[in-house]
Amino acid sequence: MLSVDRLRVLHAIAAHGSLSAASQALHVTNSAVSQQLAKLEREVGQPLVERNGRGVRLTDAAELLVEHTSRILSLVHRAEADLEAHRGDVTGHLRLSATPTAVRGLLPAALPALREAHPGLRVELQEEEPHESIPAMVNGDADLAMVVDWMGSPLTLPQGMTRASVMEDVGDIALPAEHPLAHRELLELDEILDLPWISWTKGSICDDWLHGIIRGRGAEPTVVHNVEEHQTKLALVAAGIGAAVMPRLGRGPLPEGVRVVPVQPALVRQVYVFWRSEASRRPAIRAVVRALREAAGTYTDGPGPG
Amino acid sequence: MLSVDRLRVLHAIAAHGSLSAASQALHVTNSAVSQQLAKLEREVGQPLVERNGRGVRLTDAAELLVEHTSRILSLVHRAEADLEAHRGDVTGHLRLSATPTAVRGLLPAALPALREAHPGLRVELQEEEPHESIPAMVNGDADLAMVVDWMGSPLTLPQGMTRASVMEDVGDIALPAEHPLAHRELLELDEILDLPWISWTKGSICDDWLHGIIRGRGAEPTVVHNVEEHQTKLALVAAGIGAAVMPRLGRGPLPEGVRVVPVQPALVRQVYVFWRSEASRRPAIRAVVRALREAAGTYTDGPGPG
DNA sequence: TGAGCATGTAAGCAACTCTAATATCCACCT
DNA sequence: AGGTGGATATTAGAGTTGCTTACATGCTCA
Repeated sequence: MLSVDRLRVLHAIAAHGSLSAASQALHVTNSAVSQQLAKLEREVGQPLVERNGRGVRLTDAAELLVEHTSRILSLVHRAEADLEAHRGDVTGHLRLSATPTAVRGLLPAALPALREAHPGLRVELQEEEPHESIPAMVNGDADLAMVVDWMGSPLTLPQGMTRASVMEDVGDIALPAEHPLAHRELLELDEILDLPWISWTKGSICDDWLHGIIRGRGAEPTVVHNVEEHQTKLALVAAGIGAAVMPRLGRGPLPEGVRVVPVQPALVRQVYVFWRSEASRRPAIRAVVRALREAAGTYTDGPGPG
Repeated sequence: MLSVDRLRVLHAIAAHGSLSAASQALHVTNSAVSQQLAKLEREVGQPLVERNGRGVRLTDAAELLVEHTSRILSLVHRAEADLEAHRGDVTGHLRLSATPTAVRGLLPAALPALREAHPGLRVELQEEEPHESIPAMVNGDADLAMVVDWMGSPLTLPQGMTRASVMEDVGDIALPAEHPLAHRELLELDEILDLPWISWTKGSICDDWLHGIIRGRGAEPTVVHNVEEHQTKLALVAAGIGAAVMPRLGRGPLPEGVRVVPVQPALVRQVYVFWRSEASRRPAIRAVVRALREAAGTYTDGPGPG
């Protein structure tokens, strides 16, 4: 009988494209992967990889096996989830990969509530950008990911993932207090296209999105700075250097000299979580999703833009 | 991640009803099974068996796991079969469980042909009655079984098996040469209901079937002897002690003083093979089935009742 | 209450799988 | 051409796992 452990190694090689990438994903040395692969080849009596330049290429037989292995591993995960669901109580260890603003905005409320309700559950948090969360989920390095989707630039999730919405977040415009628009109740998007912008890190999806919004209105954005931290952005705005988009979620107190004003049409982003579909019945997943939604509820029930 | 090897142990316990039966089926000591089970229980964090008198009873959680494990193991077998099919050549090791008359009638032709056509294939033959073949197939101790079904008393195969017909065999009536009916060309079934019968071993499906046929005509069979070997039956017939049903398949030469006469309606039995459905694509299975059918073809093309 | 059968435990041994170090291979660059 | 970096392959040895043997425990039936 084929060893499922060895099949898992082959599966990782296929998923990551090379022995060394697979060995990293499996947290073993390349030697271990190479040996397991060689043993599997001996067992099935046919070659599974061909050396191809500096790397390897899977043979047809290997592709066949990988396809079956996906189904097998999926069933094993399903069995684990069903078992946990049968047990019913929320315990164990769940690895959460979450985007920074969502961490700041929701987890200070959600984590203590979870700790209170389910003392047996250990949530391990990894703060990551969405483009890091997705491979982490694929590789099995995380069990649940919380990401944001700016309107108009949706993330595409890999197959076999299930998503659930947590909340809608809205971005307002942060302006220097002395700016003529800073004391308006509501701005029109077309009014602010020509402002000098302080954007997110270059190449981040948030930066791309800002460009997309403004170009969609037929203008070219003037980005004067690209920074990562919200507090840095606010400091630059306070210094009168430019305007910035400020999500309400996880915003924190505003420094002197900065005002935020809503804009119309609203700059909406979706905060949502996703997990491997096989894990849908895990009570731990359900509990964390519920806690995040509750935290989102108390958040949006609270003060509006300030 | 759950270990599939351990799940297999649990599956065997469920299939055989006790740790010790499982250990026999898996060809390990009961200690090994006990240890693997204990480890699995630790891994899943819930009890899987409850001591119940001298044996054990599976918990709900265990039943759940066993259900998933069946699917998982089935997929693994499927993967192996597909892999062999992809390779295409007929090699390896196939365990055939076959009913004695079929062995005698078909395998002397089929095995040399297989050996000729596929030198890489090793067929391991186990001569068994159908009621032994079925559990052997379920336990995975055999890969292919050849059995017979007397008309009117069909075997019921376990789920997940695929069957293929090999041939129809016909039973004639063996009579002492001096018997008044012995020189007829054809007998009517109703003419022979009252003969003294030499039947198969008491309780065998063949014996049951003989009773069924005669009772179905409203008579009560007179069984004067129950024997296992065909040659013994023929010797008793030659001694004038009674009549016997003699299948044509694997009949061999008749002793002096015995004549066989066909009967109408014919006493038909189906010879067929079955295998686990996951193995349907195994070239080895296909090759053996083909060889058996060819052997059956040359057989029925040959001399009729003699 | 003891015989018989079944599960559970402990110690030792064999097999397996990993790591570390090293060798080999190949594309790409100069 | 020759060197370099990125990748796979090979070896020996260490650590872990899982099996067996032997014995202990628990339960039912007579």
